[in-house]
Amino acid sequence: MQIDLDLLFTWGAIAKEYKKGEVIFNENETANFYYQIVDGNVKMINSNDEGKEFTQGYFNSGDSFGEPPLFINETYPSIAIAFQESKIIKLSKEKFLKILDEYPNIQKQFLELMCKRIHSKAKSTTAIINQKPEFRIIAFLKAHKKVNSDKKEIVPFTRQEIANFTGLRVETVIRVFAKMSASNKVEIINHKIYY
Amino acid sequence: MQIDLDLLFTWGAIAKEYKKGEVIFNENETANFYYQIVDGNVKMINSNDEGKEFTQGYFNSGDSFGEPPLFINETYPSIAIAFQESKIIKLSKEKFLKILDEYPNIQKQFLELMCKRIHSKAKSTTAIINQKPEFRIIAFLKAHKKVNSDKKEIVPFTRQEIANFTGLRVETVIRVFAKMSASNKVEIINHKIYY
DNA sequence: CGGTTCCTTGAGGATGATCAACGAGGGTGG
DNA sequence: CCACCCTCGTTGATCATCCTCAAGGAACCG
Repeated sequence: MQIDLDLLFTWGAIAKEYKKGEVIFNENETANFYYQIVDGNVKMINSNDEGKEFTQGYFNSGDSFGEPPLFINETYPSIAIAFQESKIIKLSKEKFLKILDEYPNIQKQFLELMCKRIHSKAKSTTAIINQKPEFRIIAFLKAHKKVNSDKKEIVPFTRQEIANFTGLRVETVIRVFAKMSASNKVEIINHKIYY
Repeated sequence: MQIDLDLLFTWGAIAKEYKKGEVIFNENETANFYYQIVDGNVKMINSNDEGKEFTQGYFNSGDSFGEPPLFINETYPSIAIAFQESKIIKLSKEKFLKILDEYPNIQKQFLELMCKRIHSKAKSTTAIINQKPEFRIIAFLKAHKKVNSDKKEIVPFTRQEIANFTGLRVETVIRVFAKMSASNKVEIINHKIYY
C-alpha cells in the first residue's frame, strides 16, 4: 500500500533522510505523522529489560508503517529504526486523515492493508506459540519468501535477525538450521541459507 | 464496533443460534460471511498437532469477529467456537462489502477497529516473546482489566484459559499465581484471583 | 590487511513442560 | 438432601529443551 507521492507532496508532505540506525519514532511516543518509505528500509522492534530484541516487522521501499496509532489515539507500541540509510516521507496526522476522508478509495486500501497485517500477525503468533524452534523458523521462512516457487531461494536475513523475529537465540537458530540442512529442509552453501 | 441490527436485517442478515462448543467457522475455510454477536460469546483459537490450544481472542455481545479474511480473499487463520450458547448474526460477504461502500462512516469505524486489533496484538506478542511467565501473565491481566482503577478486581478467566492465551501450561500458570500471591501482586481468595 | 560483523561449537544450567494423582467446588437429578 | 459427576485447581517428581556463557573462526568491506 502506498499513497501517490505527488498527492502526498501536494498535501504538504516532506521527505526526510534517515541514517542507518536512526530512530524514526520511539516506543510510547504520541503518533503525529504518517510515514511512507521512498527508499531504504525500516524495522519495528521491541526490546525487553535484558536487551533482547523482538522484531515486529520489516518495511521496504513503497511501504507505509506506523499507521495504526494515528487512527486510535494510542502511542506507538514499538520503536521504528532505519535499517539502512533511508528516504522517508512524513505527513502530519491531520492532513493524512483528511486525505482518507477525501479519497474513500485510499481509505479502503488502508482497511485492506490493516486486514493483511492482522492476518499475518495471527499466523506468526500461532507459529511462535507452537513452541518447536524448527516450526517457528519454517513459518518465518514461508512468510518471507517472495516468490512461491519450489525453487530454493537465498534467505536475505542474518541468523540474528531470524532469532529476533522468532523470539529464539542466535545459537538456537544456527543449530536448528544445521539440523534442517542435514534433513534437506534447507540448503546451506558457504554459510548462506537457501529455502 | 457493531453495525446497527435493523440495518443488517434490512440487508438480508439472519440470526442463528449456536450451541456451546459449536464451531462457527473452521481454520483454512473460505470466508463467506460477516458475523456479529447478538448474545453470547465466541473464542478464536488455534490448536497444534499435540492438541495444545492457543487463544487468539475472545468476543462478546455486540462484537463482530472474523472480518479480516473478508477483505483480502484469505482463508480463516483460526477456528471460531461458540463459548456459550450464542445468538449470532450472519450476513453474506457481498452484502457486507456493499454496506461498507454505501456507508463510508461504517467503513471508517472498521478501519479503526482493525487498528485497535493490530495494536493489541502487537502488545500481546511482545509480552509473549518476553519469555518470563510472570511477565506474560501480568500483560494478560492488564490487557483484560475492564476498569483501570487501582482497586483489585476478580479475574474472570480460568487458569486454563489464561494458559491458552499466554502459551503456557496450566500447571505453570498455577505456580506463577501462587508466587504472585506471595509477593502481593495478586490476591487469591478461595481459588479466585483478584488483580 | 585490519576491523567489523556474522557464524559456529561446546559445556553447563535453569526453567517450563510433562506425567500422574488427588482435592475442591458447583450443579443436577433421583 | 445427598450422591454423583464434571470441571477446575493443586502438588510433586522427572525430563527435555533452549538459554547462557565463553571462545574462536569465517566472511566481507573499505
